[in-house]
Formats: sequence, C-alpha cells, structure tokens
Amino acid sequence: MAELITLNQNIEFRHAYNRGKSRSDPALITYAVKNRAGVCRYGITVSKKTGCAVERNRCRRIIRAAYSSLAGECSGAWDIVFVARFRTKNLKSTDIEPVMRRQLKELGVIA
RNA sequence: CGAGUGGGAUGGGCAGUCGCAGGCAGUUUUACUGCGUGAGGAAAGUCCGAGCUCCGCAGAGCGGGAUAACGGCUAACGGCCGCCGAGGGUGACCUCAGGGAAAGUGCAACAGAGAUAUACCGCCUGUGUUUCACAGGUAAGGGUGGAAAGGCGAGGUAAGAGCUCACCGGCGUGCGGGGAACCGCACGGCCCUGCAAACCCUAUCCGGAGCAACAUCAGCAGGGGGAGUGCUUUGCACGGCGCUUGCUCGGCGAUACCCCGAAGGAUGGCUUAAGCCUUGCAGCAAUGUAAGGCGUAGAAAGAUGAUUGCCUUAAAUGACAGAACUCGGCUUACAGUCCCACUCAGUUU
RNA sequence: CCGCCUGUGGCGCAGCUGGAUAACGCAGCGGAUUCCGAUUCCGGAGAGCGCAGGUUCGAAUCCUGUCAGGCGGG
Repeated sequence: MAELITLNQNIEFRHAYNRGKSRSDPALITYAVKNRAGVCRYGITVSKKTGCAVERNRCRRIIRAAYSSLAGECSGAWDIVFVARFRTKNLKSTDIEPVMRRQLKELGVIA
C-alpha cells in the first residue's frame, strides 16, 4: 500500500477550498483538487464547533481509517481535504467508508 | 428493614486479525522482521503554590496585589490536619474572608420627634388658670424601624433615671488551667449602634516573564524609512532610544540604534520524579522516617482506530472525558457497582 | 501559555460609587382611525437580572466559586 501523505500548510488547505470541487453529505464534506506532486495527499479538518477534544479526535481517527482503506484505489495526483460535520462523531468508520467512496467516485478520484 | 451523615475504591477482563507512534535488537543501508511499551481520576478549568529557564543577581521610595482566631504539617501555598469561637441540625455531622469600629473619614433609603445624637404623644412640678397656654424636669410607657443607648426585677422618686442593689450580658484587672487561641473563678466601675466582602489601619508575604521559556547548529546575512543640541577635533555633557514592574529617583547598554518588512528549519530542553506500592516505627492526625519491591507515554497537522469471539454482569452497541515542560493542591463534570465507619426512628429477638 | 471583557423580557440595550413599581426602543397582543391595509394614537401584558453560596436591615449592583460566549498577545 502506498504511504499516506498528509497536507501540512494552511496554504494547501486554502487552495483546496478555493480551487477544488466538493461533494457534501451530513456526515462528511470532501474537497479535491489536482496537484503536481504526482501522488495523492490528504488532510482532515475538524472545527471547534464539532465538539470537545475527545469528539474531535474521534472524528479524525474515523476519517483516517476510512481513507486508509480506500487509498489504494485512488488514481492520479490529487489533494483531498475531508471536513467533519456535526454527525460524524456518532458514526463508525464502516459507515463513513461508503459515503467517502461515493464522493471520491463522483469527483473522479476513484475510477 | 427504612431514612441519612462522612470517607474510600473501581471506571469491564482475556484472546485473534488489519493498521498507528516512538524505543531496543537483528537483517542490512532503508525498509522490513522480532521483542516489549503506549492517556486520566479528573489528563479538564487554569483558580492558587512551587521546581526549571532567561531577564546586567532584581537597589530605594510611592503605588498595587494576596492572606487574616490559634497550633502544627509541607519545598511552598490562599492547601491539609488538629483545636478554639460563632451559626445550623433530634443526631452522625455540616458551614464560616473568623484581625481592628476605643486612630480618622464616610454611609444607614423609606418610616420615625430623633440614626449618634433627640423630645412628637406622654409623665411630673410651677405660673396664668375654663377646655388650655407657657417655662422647667424626665426618658419609665406609646408609636417607627434591621437597629432607639445594656436586659429584667426590686428599691428609690414630684415624675423618673445604673441613681442604688440582685441575676444575666459586655468591658477591664487579678488568679487558676492550657503550648496558644481560649475556658473557669473572684473583684471593680457602668463607658461602648451597625457596616471595614465602604475608604482605611495593623501584621505577614509578593522582582518580571514564561518550554512559542531557553541553549546549540544551520539559514538569512541585509530591502525600505527615521536618526538631535552645545563645547575647538579626539572626546565630554545634556537630551532622545532600549532594558530595568505601574510612577519617580537611581542604574545599565550602544554610538549606534530604533521602526516596518522578509526568513522562521533541525537538535536538545523531554521525562527518574519534592515518584508509586507494601510493611515496621514516631505522631490524635496531616505528615515524617527505615527496609524491601516496582520503576521507558513523550508526539510535533500531533500516535490508541476498525472488527470478531469468549467470560463476568441488570446492562459491556461504554458516565465524564484525551497527556503537550514537570510536580503539590483547589474547583468543576461523572452511567453504574462495591466497601468501611457512624447517626436517627420503628419492628423483631 | 499569558492577559482581558461580556451574560438583564422574543431581540437590541440602560441601570451596576447598595434603598424595592428593573427604565427605553423594536417585535408581539388588544382597542381607536379606514371600505380594507399601512402610518399614527391609546392601553395593557411579558424579565427578577447566567447559576450557586456569602456579606448586609436590604444585593441586578459588593465578595467568592462556577458555567457559557467572545476578544487580544507570544
């Protein structure tokens, strides 16, 4: 499996928000934009409105677990940003995975 | 059995598969394999107190802040323990910023005659003398108020009054007990409204900033703007600038510097610590001490997730909740379960 | 990590050097005006001051703790 590369800089997140295409769901929002790095990179955003530190950590872990199972199917070079929503903290990673698969397929990341 | 008071513990366990972080060892030279480790009682709030680091080792005065019966514990504390006093509860027990109002200033609305000094209705005496008016004495009674000048009874008096006396309360002195706060007894005289979580006074304590501290290496290594006065140059003095807690004095720094902008990476700090458990001893206790044993979370966009089975259970599909330099406390949140000590009432024995 | 501010009817806000009906505007309700509506006028209702204690005769105001929201700096 390919190594998972994360987005670090605030500029990279802003680039995805402004230039990327998005799909939304009550459980998850996905932004995707093509990059020049040659591999897929991902970032996770959980706002403070989502909940306390425990709930934010859980959202991040669930999203990362779902992406790690789908990362092998991604083709091309994309920067992907996932944003947790209010319902994310009550779900499981197995609930997130079909949502994420559908959104990535609509955006063209998964063939 | 019921109602309750105080304190403590726990916060499911075991195993498998996929995946994550960092440690050690090996293969080997950059990834893999193996081994063991990987959130809490509050990690939280950041309310106190310290360690540690830097500020030229931090000077003086004013200001500011915190604490407040007494004794002890502690590295320290606004914490804890014991004890005294006040208040609440039938009780176990709980609560208390609990110094000073006799240094001074201020406030006490409304009501009431009067709020720190008074005389409205009264009572008594005298004069005029018809109801009544005036002058004086008095503060027992009435009414107002949270509070009216110690309370209550007796004597006393024209009427009254600590004016006198007994008891109670407060104050002062002496004696006794106690380590102290304080308690008890005796004597004395009758001077005291409340508020200091109003200003204030007294006593004690407090230099500032915080791991984004700080140290080393690498990198940038220089863009724009502003940069006095006097004396004959060197230089000196004043001023300005920066640091020194808010202000003043004093001190230090560089002839340079100051402001804006750019760049902000890596390593250390970083986990063994006033550490935890058991037992003994000292102590009412907090705590101290001796012996033995245990003793790697340490990331840096930030690690614990997903899933399966079995067991315990009323329930395991889960209460509050995620370390960010580290400790000691306080406060707050918390599904359920268990344990210890004690109180009250009833019934039974 | 440090410093600071604000919580008062449905909404915005005043009162906060203690003294009792917690003021005002908008919205909402009833009535008048109109053929009907808007405008205008009149009237009444709706908070007990984020929460819990304390000081005081008396607390929205003072003090302590706590909860929630927000701002600033490194």
